[in-house]
Amino acid sequence: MALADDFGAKYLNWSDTKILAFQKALLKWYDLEGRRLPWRSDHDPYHIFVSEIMLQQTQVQTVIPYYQNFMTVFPTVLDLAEASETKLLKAWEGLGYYSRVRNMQKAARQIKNEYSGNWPTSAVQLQELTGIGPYTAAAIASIAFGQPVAAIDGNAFRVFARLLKIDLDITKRQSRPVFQTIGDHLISQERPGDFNQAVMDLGTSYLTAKNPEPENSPVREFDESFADGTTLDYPVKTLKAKPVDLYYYALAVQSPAGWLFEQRPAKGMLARLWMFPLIDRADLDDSQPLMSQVATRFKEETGVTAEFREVQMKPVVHTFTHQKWHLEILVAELSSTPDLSLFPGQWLDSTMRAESPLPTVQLKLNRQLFT
DNA sequence: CACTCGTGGCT
DNA sequence: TAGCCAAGAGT
Repeated sequence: MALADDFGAKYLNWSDTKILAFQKALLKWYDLEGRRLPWRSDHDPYHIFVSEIMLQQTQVQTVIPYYQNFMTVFPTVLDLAEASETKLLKAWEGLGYYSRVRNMQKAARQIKNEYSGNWPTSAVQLQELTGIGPYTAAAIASIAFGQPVAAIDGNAFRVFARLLKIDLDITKRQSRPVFQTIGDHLISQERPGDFNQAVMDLGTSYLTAKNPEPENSPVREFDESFADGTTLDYPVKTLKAKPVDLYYYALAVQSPAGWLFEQRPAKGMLARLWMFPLIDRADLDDSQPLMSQVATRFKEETGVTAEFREVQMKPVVHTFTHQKWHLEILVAELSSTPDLSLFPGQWLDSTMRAESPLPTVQLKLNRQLFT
């Protein structure tokens, strides 16, 4: 059967017989060599959901311990819906892209309130839930509910681009429907979830981005870029911008009650996580004494009077996707504990610090100061 | 649509 | 090392 979509047909002209043979080869390999992973032990939609959100832009070996802990702390979707923000963010601490976990709770509350705790089973309905996009909706629908819809993630883009020599730039939004159409035509009707996971396992084994081994792939006979030695020409993607350098003072202020931490704003980087207050060095005037400018700005923000001094250590450097932070620590010690009613922050002792969700960059600062 | 949003591993 | 990459989604 030819592809109804003309654009997909340009790249996929396999016969039904060939498609079935491809599915058979891929699934045979998956049954023998597929990875055993914690979230593959059953088809519980909540398990699939949590693992898929964690796996967004994140490697499997990073996710495994977070997944295990998350299932202990929030065993069911109702536990997730009812969790406190602190406990929720703490379970995600260090995993990055923190909006994922807040969106996950919104979705859990939608399941609870709009679906009476029962998961919708179609990809279209699943994609209505906050934080669930086309990939994750397809993954849950196929793995948990057996719906034959292709889950197009980075692996699927790379695998299909190489197998079929698809020269579309996968970073362009217009390319997704083409890959979706092709994946939907290739997917096994009998085992759609296993098919999707097999494509991903293939993309992390023989058809990796770097150092692929297409000659050892279980579907090498179906691999059109391997046939002419152009594997590394696919997929086509445009380059990312490099992170911008930003220079901050990180203010480490100690009172008898503990160290001063600021809860970051609800939007933007590291939203609602706790950090030392930062001062952008670009906002300071180099021709004036820096420490007195820092004290003035700190007083304006917090209402607290403090005298800062530099500490002899290398700046803490931390790279995000779009920013590279260079943090120089300034220390101040207070003999009493000022009130913080004007400032979204708290004095945290070591116990409270351990309970508060901190981004990795703050954990680096902690290591400098508290060890 | 282009941009934002983290982190760790690898070369 | 600096850059690239990894089971994306929201705006």
